[in-house]
Amino acid sequence: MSPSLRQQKALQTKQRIVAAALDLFSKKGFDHVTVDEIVQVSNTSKGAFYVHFNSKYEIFLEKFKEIDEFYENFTETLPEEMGSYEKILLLTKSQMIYLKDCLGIDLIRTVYMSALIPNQPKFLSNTDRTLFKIVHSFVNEGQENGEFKKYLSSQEITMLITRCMRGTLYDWALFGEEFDLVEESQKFIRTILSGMLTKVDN
Amino acid sequence: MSPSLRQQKALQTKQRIVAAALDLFSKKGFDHVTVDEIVQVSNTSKGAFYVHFNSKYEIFLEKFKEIDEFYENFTETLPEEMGSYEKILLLTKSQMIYLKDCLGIDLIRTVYMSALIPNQPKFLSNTDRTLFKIVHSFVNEGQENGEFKKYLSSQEITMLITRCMRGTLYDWALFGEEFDLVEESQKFIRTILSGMLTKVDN
DNA sequence: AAATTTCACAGACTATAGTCTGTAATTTAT
DNA sequence: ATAAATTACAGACTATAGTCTGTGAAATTT
Repeated sequence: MSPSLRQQKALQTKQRIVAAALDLFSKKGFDHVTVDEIVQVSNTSKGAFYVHFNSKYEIFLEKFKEIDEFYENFTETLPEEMGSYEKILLLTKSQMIYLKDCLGIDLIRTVYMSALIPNQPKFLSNTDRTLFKIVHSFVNEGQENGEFKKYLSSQEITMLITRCMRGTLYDWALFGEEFDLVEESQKFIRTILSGMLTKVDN
Repeated sequence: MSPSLRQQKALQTKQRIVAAALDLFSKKGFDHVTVDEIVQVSNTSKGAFYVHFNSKYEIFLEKFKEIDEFYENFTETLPEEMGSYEKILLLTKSQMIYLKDCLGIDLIRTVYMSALIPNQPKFLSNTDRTLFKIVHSFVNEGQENGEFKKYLSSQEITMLITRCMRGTLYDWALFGEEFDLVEESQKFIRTILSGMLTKVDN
């Protein structure tokens, strides 16, 4: 059924909050924006804010969720004949470029920080689920066509690969802009994958 | 010169605070202990607390610093004839067992969280420096005796290995007790190292 | 259509990390 | 020995994330 009048209004309020918050975040940085400020600029209230979001961090996640769209677009534009190794490498590269240019280090830092706060809904694990599925399909493919070894299950390998991504992003958040996200991630993924390949390269 | 009366007193105060805090942390968990509480139990004051520590997180680091002792003890008890690959694997295993049993997930979670707070002194990068040196020496050794490839510099390889450790610890903090820290770290390190070995195993 | 229930929201209130200022004891300078 | 400077500390104060309660309009039930 179509949304009621009340639901429509609620959605508008939520969108006003998100718009105001993201605008303020981009202007002043996440840590220098207060909830009171967001509420004031968006002409709402604390009550409204915490009806729609469970924490100040959660609103930032709104932006982070866009990454799922990126993942879906990515898989569509992928040439079928490409090897699994190449696919994973390209996925990582595109992903990191996207995170760097479209979302930014401030957002990643906040996401990776807030993911460790107890009793917080597991954003990172959730949004990563799409990523997990994609990588998993590549790994499966690679194991079936003999490109990858089978000493670990496809689940385990996928976990290791996504852990490399998280590790790299954590280090980016830790070391800051001086850290070359794209290059470091490629180096890391290449190395871990080469330990999984049946054919020895170099 | 020997510490003045004033410095002695100050040190005693600091130790009282640390003792009270660690005791409370172990009883109630880091997040359920307030600074006011620590100050009250230790018979000190906010003023005293923030003279000795820059934040609530920093006091937790006091405990974390003990890990440097662990690293030093470890290298001493290491048989000289062991291969570099085995050394790194054993270091990782011992380290993870130590972190799990002696420091605990709550501390690691807090350390990894607070390391991402801006303008916070770089604890993690600092305390990791000892670890970095040790791993680096193993890597150098391994590259010189031909055990490891040289497509990356020893610095770069060391960075990747310690990144694996951080990544694993981050995932531990993220997924919680269900995550088998020791096993996962071994799986990860074995895989990344096997991508670096000159001799192919399995 | 009247009564009841629900719920989005407003804004006062609470909890707590961290700051600021004053003070008294100690140390240093004269 | 006296004066001046330093500093460890006490505790009031501030900033801010998050909670709680009341309200009125919309939805639902009778």
